[in-house]
Parts: sequence; C-alpha cells; structure tokens
Amino acid sequence: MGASKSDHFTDEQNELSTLFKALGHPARIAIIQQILETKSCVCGDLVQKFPLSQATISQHLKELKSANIIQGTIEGNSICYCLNPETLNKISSAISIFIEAEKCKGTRCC
Amino acid sequence: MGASKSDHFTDEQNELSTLFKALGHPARIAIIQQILETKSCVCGDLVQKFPLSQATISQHLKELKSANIIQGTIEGNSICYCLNPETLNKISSAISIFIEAEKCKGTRCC
DNA sequence: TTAATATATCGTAATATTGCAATATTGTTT
DNA sequence: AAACAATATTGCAATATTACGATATATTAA
Repeated sequence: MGASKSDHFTDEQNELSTLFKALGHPARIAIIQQILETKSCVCGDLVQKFPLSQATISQHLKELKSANIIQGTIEGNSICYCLNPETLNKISSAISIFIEAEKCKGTRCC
Repeated sequence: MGASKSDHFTDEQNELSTLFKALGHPARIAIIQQILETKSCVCGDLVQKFPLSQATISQHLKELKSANIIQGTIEGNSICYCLNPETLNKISSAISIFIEAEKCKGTRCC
C-alpha cells in the first residue's frame, strides 16, 4: 500500500521529520524569510509578495504553525506571525548532533 | 491546479526546501541515525533493521543521496553510505541564519 | 560461466500534498 | 445593527510521495 506515515519509528524520528517536512516547501521557506526581513511581523503582506492565492498562503501558514515553527497573535483584524525560537533551536541541535556524530566516527568509507 | 513545485521562488529557497524535504520522512531520519550509530558505514543492514522492504529503503537512500545528504561508495558487493558533512553544514547555517535574524528583530509581537 | 548476494529500478496502487475558488469566520468601523 | 477588512476553512482537481513485488544490474565466489 501507499504512503502511510507508519508507527514503525520512534517519537523522536517522527517529530524531527515533521519539523523538516514543514520546511520542505519553497513557499514556506519564502514565508519564513519574509517574516524575518520585515521589521514588524508581517501578515497578509505575504499574499501580495508571493504569486499564491490567499487560501494557499493561509494553508502554508497553518502548516508552519502546527509544526510550531511560527506563532501568530491577533493584532487588530490582522494576524502577526513570528518565528518560534524554541523550535528553531530544536532543529538546530538535531542537525548539530548529526554533524558531531559524523565527526566522531572512526571508520570512514567515503 | 495541483501540487506543482513552481518557479516563483529563488534558487536559494528551492535548494533549501529540497534539503529539508529530504529529511522530512521518519524512515530517512532513522536511516541517518543508523548510519551514524554503526561504527562502520552500514548498507543493507538497514533492510533488517527497519520494517520496510529493500525496494523502499533503496528509494529512501536514493532521495538522501540525490539531496547530497549521504554519499555511497561501493565496497565489495555492498554499498557503504556516509553522511556528507558539507550538506549538513549548509543546513545548519541556514537554520542559524534564521535564529540570528529572529534575535535581531527589534519589533516583536508574539 | 554459473550461482549467490547486494543494490537499484520499474510498474502500479494507495495515500498525501498543493493550489485555488468559494465560502465562512473573526474583528473593526461606522 | 450593517458594511468592511483580514484570515481561515471547505471542497475539489491536479500532482507528488510512499510502499512493495517483480525484475534488472553489479559484484563476488565457486
């Protein structure tokens, strides 16, 4: 059968891959960069910046939000999104662990 | 229409998201961890370790390889995979840039 | 060369993601 | 209240991913 997430993996593996997957779309990278670039946390400016519909952008925001990569707070009748440093740190340290482990490997074949 | 990668994004955005996407599956995280854990670079041991068919694992390895996250060298009649530190560093610094940019933001709303 | 072992690829079915128009919701203003 | 603005959700159609059996390819051993 097809593409089922599977529970054959550890919680850590599932959590990590969920984070990476959320970052695995150019629009979502672009959204993150845009949020970082603008001094004030952007919201619907994104719709004007990118060649995507409002519905599509809202969906991408939702995915980033549910992965805890961004968080939004209501401001007037628009919503203000920021990055969540905690989650970024989580990702960062996972990669660091990979890098360290690779360095410490005695036997190398490639 | 549906899910098309789109060329509305910068090369950087596309490259980055491709890397993250490659990490966006628990099996591929598990494979990376397994490669790091075993002293000698593993190969088909993965097939025994995980509840996935040989074809499926080979496919996941291919994706990691084409994203340059791992590299394999032929050793006897098996193949030995290692992580590619360069690519890991690329990912790491991208995340670091996000973290730094977030820190430097004067105006915060959440 | 033949048999055995290890990995890759093909074909296909199941499932997930992406994108958008239309619509609903939520908050603001008048 | 009604009208407006911003964001979210729903319902699809198009496309991509995932998984695996079957088969192909490559290297080693006999």
